[in-house]
Amino acid sequence: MSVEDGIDFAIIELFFFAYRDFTSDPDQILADYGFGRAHHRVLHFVNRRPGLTVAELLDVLKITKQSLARVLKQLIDTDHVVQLQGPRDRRQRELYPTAKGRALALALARPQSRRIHAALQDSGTTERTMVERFLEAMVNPELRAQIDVGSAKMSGKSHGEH
Amino acid sequence: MSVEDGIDFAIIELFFFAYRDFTSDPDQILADYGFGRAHHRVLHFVNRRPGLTVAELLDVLKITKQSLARVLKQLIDTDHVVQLQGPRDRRQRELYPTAKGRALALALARPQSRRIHAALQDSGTTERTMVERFLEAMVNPELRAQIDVGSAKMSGKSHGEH
DNA sequence: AGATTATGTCAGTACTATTGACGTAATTTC
DNA sequence: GAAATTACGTCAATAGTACTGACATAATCT
Repeated sequence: MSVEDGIDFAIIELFFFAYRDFTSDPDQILADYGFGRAHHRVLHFVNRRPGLTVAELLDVLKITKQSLARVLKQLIDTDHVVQLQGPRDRRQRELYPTAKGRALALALARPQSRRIHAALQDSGTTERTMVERFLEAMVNPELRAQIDVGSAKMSGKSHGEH
Repeated sequence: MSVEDGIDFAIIELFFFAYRDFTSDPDQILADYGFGRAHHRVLHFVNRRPGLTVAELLDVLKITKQSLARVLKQLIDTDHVVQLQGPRDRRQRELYPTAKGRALALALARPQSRRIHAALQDSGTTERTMVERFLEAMVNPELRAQIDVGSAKMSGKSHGEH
């Protein structure tokens, strides 16, 4: 069962290797832009949840605003992201991807999606669902609300297309 | 299907959240020792593959020796890891965990294992196998040899107990 | 003997993250 | 309407992890 001392070393190790290789694909592309992983994460979430505010982004990424500042500034300066004043609360800055930003987000996601697809290629819907369920169950319960797994949960949130 | 533009954003995002929370448990413990994630990874592999050489460790972690140096030195100075001159090749340094090192490695692995167990608790052997297969398939094919999934592949390697 | 290998180390740099402090504008509260 | 709070931005200092390049030493191989 590959369990020693009651510890599941096998999956611990697999998770490490899997995530490392999973992130290596976009890393190569990012290097061409002088960007790092932090830029990727910001761009990903801005693209996924267009119109989210700075505070919401900080909450999702679980980093400080000082950490976000540099990265977000670079994405704005390079015309990948734009900030719009919040309509309800003018203190807020709603973040949106530009066409250029969407294109980069897509380019970064493509190899990752290909890798996932390849890993699931011989599997049916069952395995895909199981993997999704497993990954979701690995997330801290309090934070599961942050996740938009599919269109079902999406509708509950207020930041849709805009 | 939560797939837009043919991109599997759902699993991409789940993988990010899952890995973030997965690493957060040991991070808290490591902070008490003044260690970081790099120390965890080194200690993990030294504990898992006692007697591995510096070169093998570098190959598994995919980092440079300069990056390893600081971390490994600290683990040796704090009596978590010992180096023994290689028996066949005296240039090599075989790395072994001390009792203290094994204890820490175990303490770090415990919450991760608990999390995995909880995520799989309602599942049978099938789901566990599927998750393992998925994670393994996410790893670059060339690198799968590095992984000891279970006792089956373990026996093929030369570094067992010592 | 000379080349190669395994490891260690010094120096400089980059990226991502942190804490703490302060400023400004907008909203909320009393 | 004045005061407190909130959302965001920014400056400064620090830490952890990684990189490239260069050089040194000892051991092994050719």
